[in-house]
Amino acid sequence: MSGGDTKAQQRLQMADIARLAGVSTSTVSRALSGSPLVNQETRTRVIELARSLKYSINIGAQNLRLKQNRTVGVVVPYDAATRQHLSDPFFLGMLGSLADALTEQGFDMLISRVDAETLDAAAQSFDSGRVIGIILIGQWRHHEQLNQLAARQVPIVVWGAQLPQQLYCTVGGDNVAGGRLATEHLLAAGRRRIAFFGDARLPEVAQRQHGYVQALAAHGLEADPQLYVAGSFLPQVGAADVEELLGRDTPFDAIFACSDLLAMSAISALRARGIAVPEQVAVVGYDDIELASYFHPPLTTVRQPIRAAGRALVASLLALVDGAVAPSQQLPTELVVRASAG
Amino acid sequence: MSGGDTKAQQRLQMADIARLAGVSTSTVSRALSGSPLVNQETRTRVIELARSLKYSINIGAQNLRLKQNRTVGVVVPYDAATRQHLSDPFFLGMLGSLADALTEQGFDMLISRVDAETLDAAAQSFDSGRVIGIILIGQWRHHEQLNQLAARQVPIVVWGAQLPQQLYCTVGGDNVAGGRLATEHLLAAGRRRIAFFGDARLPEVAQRQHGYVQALAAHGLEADPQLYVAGSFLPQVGAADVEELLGRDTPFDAIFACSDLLAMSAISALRARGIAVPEQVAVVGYDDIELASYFHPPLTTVRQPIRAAGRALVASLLALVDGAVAPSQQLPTELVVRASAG
DNA sequence: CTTTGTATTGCAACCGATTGCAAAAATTTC
DNA sequence: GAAATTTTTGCAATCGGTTGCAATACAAAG
Repeated sequence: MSGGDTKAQQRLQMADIARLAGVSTSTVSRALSGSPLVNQETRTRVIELARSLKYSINIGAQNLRLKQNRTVGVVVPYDAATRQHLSDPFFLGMLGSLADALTEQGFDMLISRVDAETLDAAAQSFDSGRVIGIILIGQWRHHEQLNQLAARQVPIVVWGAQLPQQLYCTVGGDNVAGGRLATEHLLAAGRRRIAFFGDARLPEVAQRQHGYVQALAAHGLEADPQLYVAGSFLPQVGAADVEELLGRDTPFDAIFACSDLLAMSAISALRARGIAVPEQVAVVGYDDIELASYFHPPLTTVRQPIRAAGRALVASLLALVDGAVAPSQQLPTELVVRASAG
Repeated sequence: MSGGDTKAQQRLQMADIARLAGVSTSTVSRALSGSPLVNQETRTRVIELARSLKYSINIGAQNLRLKQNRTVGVVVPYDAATRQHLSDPFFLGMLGSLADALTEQGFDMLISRVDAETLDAAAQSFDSGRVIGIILIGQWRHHEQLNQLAARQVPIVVWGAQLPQQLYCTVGGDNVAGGRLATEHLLAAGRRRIAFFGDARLPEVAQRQHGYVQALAAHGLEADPQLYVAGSFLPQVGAADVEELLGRDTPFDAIFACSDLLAMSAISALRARGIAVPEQVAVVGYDDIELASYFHPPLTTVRQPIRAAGRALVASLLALVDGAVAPSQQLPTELVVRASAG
């Protein structure tokens, strides 16, 4: 059952073409690869025959013989505890962007989902020669495991934050600057009680929080722990976060949410409570997903350069595969001002 | 450069394990596959050794020898003319759902993007033995090409509408019912001038339009061609569509948009014009993407059962691969009533 | 101590392609 | 027309595994 074995209907192979063309497989191989070693006339005849029969060289066999491979693994860890599925629009958008970037370079993309707790399983597709390297979306809290992979010489590039003592290559947005930009914008709008929504145990979020604290400090303010709410990237957490915050009876006039999804769900919850955005509470999101501009109010947010990210991740990985060093890099982030923050 | 060739640092292979364990590769092979033909003690020794060295069998070679494969191709056609990127949240969500369904069944997922005009290129990964079958997301207007692929015995399952004289297997929502549900809801709310947003050249949209016409007819109404606006699935087309419609000077009190993205962008444009939703114009979307519920007003929409869809697509494909017949199927759709349609 | 049976192991062919090297065919030269 | 080249082709080994079959080791039976 659904084994995936080849059934009786055998696929066409080079020997078949050779027989039909009355030559040896060597000649077919040469003809199809355009070698000058084969007679012009024979070559076109073989190529024509192959085309008309829709024959296509078996890539597996070819890769084995040539010891080559043009497949890149893209791994999206999932949190087994929460059974979270692949649904955050930003991550999905990144997948799309990677697909574009890899296609552009003539590489195939093998997607796998692995339990975030056993991240080294991600390397399996590399160890087994399936892929030449791995792009991991979602650093989570697995810095250690990632370091071990890198130490094992697994070519891996991670979308996430750059951390001290890091052996692996990361590509990420400038989270500190992003956090600062968002916070400064809210401060400039006269807000002073700015809540921070996001799980600071995640490195990227921690850096954004760092920027948030910096911006506050620049205005002589201190971050109030009462205004920190550690939701997660789960959907609907924004709503829960709003409830939590309201329950604390701490006044607040703004929210800096660490993802647009969080921001949107928070705004939705605020509205349900009759709290006006941005009049009573200003909100800034993060990511600038496509739908952010259609939202009401249109979402002010920190843009992550998603297309550049895809290209940068791919470029770094290919460099690593070629044995070069791929320094971690931070892509510039930019504040997109719309209406949700006044 | 960035060729993807294996560099000097050669990977570990079975012969190495054999040498280190002092046995032949036959024994290693048997030990790792848990064959009872090998001595208990030897087996554990070999397995331990392999584990400690993080050796992993080369899947390419194994597949070649065993003539098996556990990779499924997922193809997302793109429109070369518009250079549209992979960005519609619904399609991306489908990708996520497929990733989950395939992982669940122990299959890998190879993503490729192909030009919608040369769809048969999609079969290349099958012809070359790369994948055992193909799941295609986005039927577009390529019924003919898909039929040809199916006639060539390429195992392929398409997310889309079921059409007459169709040789390939489709899995899709019940678009006619979906269109009817949406329209009936608007009619029940007292709307009579219901605009239809969507490119009816696409089979799925045509069927939704069919349901729309049916519902109108049931109320003794006829579809006014002036109320049909054929945008595309491109983002921001919703806004363009609204302008187009307003320019026609035809009164309208509702919009049935063929995707949530379209609906959201249309609502956004209406709001910019000072037109209240749902008071002046009621809007119903399609898909029920995750963000639909956070939107303002929360979007009334027709839900596409995306998780069931992923599972159904995978199940049908595996059936096809096993040589069974996979009848096309329509998944039930359901109206999700929120606030955007009154 | 030989015979028979059973448990382990290794040899070698094969999966579908590529390629160095030698053989065959075609062409040129003398 | 034979020899020397130059083209064109095919043989056979190889990539990293798997497996039928024969060979070996060991234990039990006679």
